[in-house]
Amino acid sequence: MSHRFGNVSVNMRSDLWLHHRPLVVLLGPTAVGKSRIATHVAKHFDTDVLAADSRQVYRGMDIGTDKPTAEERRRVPHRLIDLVDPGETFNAGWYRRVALVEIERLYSEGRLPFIVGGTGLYIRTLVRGLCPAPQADPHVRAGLKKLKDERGREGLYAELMRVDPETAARLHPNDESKVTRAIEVYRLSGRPLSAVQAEHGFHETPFSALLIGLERRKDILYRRIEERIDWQLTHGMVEETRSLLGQGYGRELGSMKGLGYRQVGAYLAKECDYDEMVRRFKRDTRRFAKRQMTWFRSEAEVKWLSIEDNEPYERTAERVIARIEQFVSVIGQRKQLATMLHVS
RNA sequence: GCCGAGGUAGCUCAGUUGGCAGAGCACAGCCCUGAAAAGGCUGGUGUCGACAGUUCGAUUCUGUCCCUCGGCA
Repeated sequence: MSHRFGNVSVNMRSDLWLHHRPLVVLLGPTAVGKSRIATHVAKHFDTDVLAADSRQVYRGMDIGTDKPTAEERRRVPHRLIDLVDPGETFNAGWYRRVALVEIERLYSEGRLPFIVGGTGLYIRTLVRGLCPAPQADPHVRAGLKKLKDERGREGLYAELMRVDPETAARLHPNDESKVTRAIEVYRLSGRPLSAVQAEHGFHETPFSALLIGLERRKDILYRRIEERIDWQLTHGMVEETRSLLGQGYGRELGSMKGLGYRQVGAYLAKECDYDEMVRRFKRDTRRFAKRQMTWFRSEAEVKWLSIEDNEPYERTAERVIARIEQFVSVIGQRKQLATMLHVS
């Protein structure tokens, strides 16, 4: 596989990686077809798939998160999957930390880090960094929950206006989770989140990143979403949810609020009938895909590849590979030029 | 053919004692720095079935017609 990196020699690779830190990201909305294409691409570059997926990190949530199959994992190692139990907390900060370890490992092996996923924030923490605010703290959150219960959203928002008027101005009073987080940062660090963010500004560029976005016509994507959900429901989605609930993972957990588990959970609690559950599952997933596209469109540097409806996934994979080879080649030429200048 | 009921937003329907047409759902647009498959914000010109009449003014009242769904033939 070493000869695949354009005109970059094997000997240079490790050195090249360390200097230029190339990072390839394959992103796109749910059900666009990332996983299958990614396995193909990763195989080609003899590298691993590093997932950027906030749901596949949970052990035991397999069908509902559309995890890669055993066969796919045998062909290509998939990392950043199955990291925690559904009852444990996981967030963007944790993701970044563990992802960086995997990325460094690949560099040390002279391989190309290849991120694949649809969690926009997680991808951003790699490509542009994360501001050095303190981690989430359960005690502080419990205190803020109490404040909210006693004085409502207005009370919570009033507290934010007191400690961080700038962030308050940016957030809607109803956006409880973000209001809570902003107050939490202030309580833990003594500094308003707005100040920490202003310093950071998402300006870190730790990697030479290539972002490739996969997109499809909206009606086709929506059809694929529905087909996938039908498949999940006939392949154990309900049983998987029942089993998780049976293990004590309640519906209030963040992990259980994910798509599918939330709707099936409501069905199992007899809050709606089966057909209504399916309807909500599909609807909410469509809405999610739409939000993902809104997020990704604002990532200016994404190179979009539009997938035709009847395009075989091998063909798409080839197009992705071509993009990556071009990217690696450009970096290689830059490196060679730098070496020449240095020598002469 | 006759007798009912109905035709208002993509869908289901409400409503206007005649005065700029409104809900739910669906959908669309957007925001996002440790919950991100989460959380939050915003969005309604639609020949009120068609034509005519009454009226200052008709989606609303009257008439005729068309269409849909029941029932009877």
